[in-house]
Amino acid sequence: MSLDNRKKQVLQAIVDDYVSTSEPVGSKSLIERHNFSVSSATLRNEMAELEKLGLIEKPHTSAGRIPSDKGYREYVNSLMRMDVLSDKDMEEIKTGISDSVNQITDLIRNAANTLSKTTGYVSLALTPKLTKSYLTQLKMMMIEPGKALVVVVLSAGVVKDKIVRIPNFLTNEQIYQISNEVEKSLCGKPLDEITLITVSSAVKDTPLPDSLLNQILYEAYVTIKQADKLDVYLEGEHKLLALPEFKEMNRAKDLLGTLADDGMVAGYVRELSSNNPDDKNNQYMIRIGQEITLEGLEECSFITTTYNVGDVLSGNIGIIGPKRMEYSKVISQVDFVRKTLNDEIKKLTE
Amino acid sequence: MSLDNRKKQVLQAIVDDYVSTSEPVGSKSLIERHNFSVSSATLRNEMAELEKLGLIEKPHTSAGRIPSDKGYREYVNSLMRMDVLSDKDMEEIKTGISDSVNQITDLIRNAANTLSKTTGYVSLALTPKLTKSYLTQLKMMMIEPGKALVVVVLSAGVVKDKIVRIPNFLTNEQIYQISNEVEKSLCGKPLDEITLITVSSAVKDTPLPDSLLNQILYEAYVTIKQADKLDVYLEGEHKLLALPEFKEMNRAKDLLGTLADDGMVAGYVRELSSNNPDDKNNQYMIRIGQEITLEGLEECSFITTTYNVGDVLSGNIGIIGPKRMEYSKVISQVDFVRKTLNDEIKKLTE
DNA sequence: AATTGGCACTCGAAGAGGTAGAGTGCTAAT
DNA sequence: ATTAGCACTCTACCTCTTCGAGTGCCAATT
Repeated sequence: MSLDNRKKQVLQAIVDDYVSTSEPVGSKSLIERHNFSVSSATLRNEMAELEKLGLIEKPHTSAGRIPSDKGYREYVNSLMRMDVLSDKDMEEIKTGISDSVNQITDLIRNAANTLSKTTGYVSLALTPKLTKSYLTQLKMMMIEPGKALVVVVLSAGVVKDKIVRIPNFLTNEQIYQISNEVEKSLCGKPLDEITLITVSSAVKDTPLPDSLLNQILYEAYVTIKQADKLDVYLEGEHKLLALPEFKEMNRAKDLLGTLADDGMVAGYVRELSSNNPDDKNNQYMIRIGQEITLEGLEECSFITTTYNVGDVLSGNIGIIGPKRMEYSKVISQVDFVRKTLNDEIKKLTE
Repeated sequence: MSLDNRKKQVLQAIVDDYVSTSEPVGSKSLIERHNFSVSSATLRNEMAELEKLGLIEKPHTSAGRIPSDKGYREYVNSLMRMDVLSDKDMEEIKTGISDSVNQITDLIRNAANTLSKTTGYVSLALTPKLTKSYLTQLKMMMIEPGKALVVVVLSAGVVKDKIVRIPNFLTNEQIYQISNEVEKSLCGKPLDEITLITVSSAVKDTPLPDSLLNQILYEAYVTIKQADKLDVYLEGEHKLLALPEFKEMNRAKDLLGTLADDGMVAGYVRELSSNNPDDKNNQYMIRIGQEITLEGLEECSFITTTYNVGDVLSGNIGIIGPKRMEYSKVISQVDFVRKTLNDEIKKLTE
């Protein structure tokens, strides 16, 4: 799409005005606010052409224009200029993320929290998918006769535990031995290569009958696999209710209904990021309006990005806001949150 | 408050009608729906007296009556008759709660989930406060030089872990030794009796300089204390948007804004349950309308109850719905969820 | 004394007009 | 190519009216 210079200016002005007022913008008010050196009639002609190109549209015959999804897309791709965050914003984000942190998940949660606070929109963060991380330790210990604790430590510094039932008569030593053998043979294996069969074959020369052993190993296996579950942090849903686009209750209901299923939203974002055309430079990803295939989010945009944990793992973080949003500002905020999060994770894990 | 028989019937009929229609109920429609053997004029007189008693009120002069908070209270305390859950409901709750469970927290989350689904309202569940539980195991193990994993096991079957930094030169054996000593001296102590001083005094005769030791012990202490944090599960907020009482966006916004701070809601419920006059028989607790001191919840009611983990620990579970709700039905649902949850927790932990 | 029929009155919900204002597209002039 | 001018179009908002469900009170009845 290549527009002549003035058309670009007009489109940009329309998007800017509409974003700040949420009212359709007409030729006259466009003249008033921006200093175009042409008359409103000329702008009307330009606007008619922009409409023909599908970049803007009228809610009804005698109303001003609003950007279409395509218009926003054009704006985002080639019109907007990047925002520079204020020192205050940066400070706020930094302190927000590093506030009372014990584990990586605290950082991620804090990042989501901060992002929702500074943007005023819904924030979304996914913990990294751990299939690529490898097992570094696996310990089983007796808690009381018949119960044992399995602790799994992964390369990313992630720890998962589970209390499992074991046959009553097993001794501490036996458990210890089994645990050692399993650990020895699985250590260093990526999570997605560990199957029930790999676990079982780890223990060949134990004096225990197979049936018992299998029970224990199954539990160990489940514990390992449990580590693979992603957590989702979704915050600030209620903030969307304040926006004029959701003043009709039904829209708001649909929107919040969809967002309530955080697993679904997470799945969508993860899919986006896995086959993502935008993200060549490991930058942000943007989806606008109808580009989003979730129900009730037709008036929204996603801005998401990727953060890293160690060398191989990555998670997603970003926001869901109205498509009528200050893209440049929000993008810089998301970007800065990502940088800060990356730094803090590095600090915490090394 | 002692009402004559007919007044009771009238109040009950008004509550029932208003709950099902959400429209103010007038004398005429009251006659139509229920078979009172008096005329509408008589009912009008009765209603005027009920209004004088503060049990019902008019939204405006020429409208029907709606129950006041006091009216609902009277209804709940002495008018309503208990509901019997259908087999289908019970089945649904049972399978909902015991679905794919690994830990106690899974049960609690499932219970919250199920409760929101069957009631159609917001559900709330708090994990038990663990201050009364005692430490059963504490293990520290080296992950790599400079990093150790601390695992704390509590009596309730709760496990918490944390990766901590340790001085680089510490050996596996040293860590093991410290961990053993701390464990030996803290084992069996309730969480709220463990302070930084108790932790420190546990290790007297180690050949390590105090400053190092203190660092490690501090981390152990933090890990233990971290176990004391409550988790909150709050689900189904968006369902309230469908109710007529929240069709005005501002109310809905206030409501969801308050509910977004789940820590605050949790604190409120916990306080309720700790100095709770209702709960003599360890039954449910009900708060109606203005009795609730949280902003934006004036049109809501809480119905909460207590579930048990082991002998000493207890958590809370319940719902937040409109005060115009089918109390009898919802109470039985909450009660059945509590019973089922108790059973399942017992099954899981013994 | 309690109940009832009747009646005047009240108030909100809902629909019907009417107007103002911000927009548009088109045409003819520059 | 641009612009001034004009007729036209729609919505948002206001007012007015009507309708109906409801009330309170009074006088008659049981």
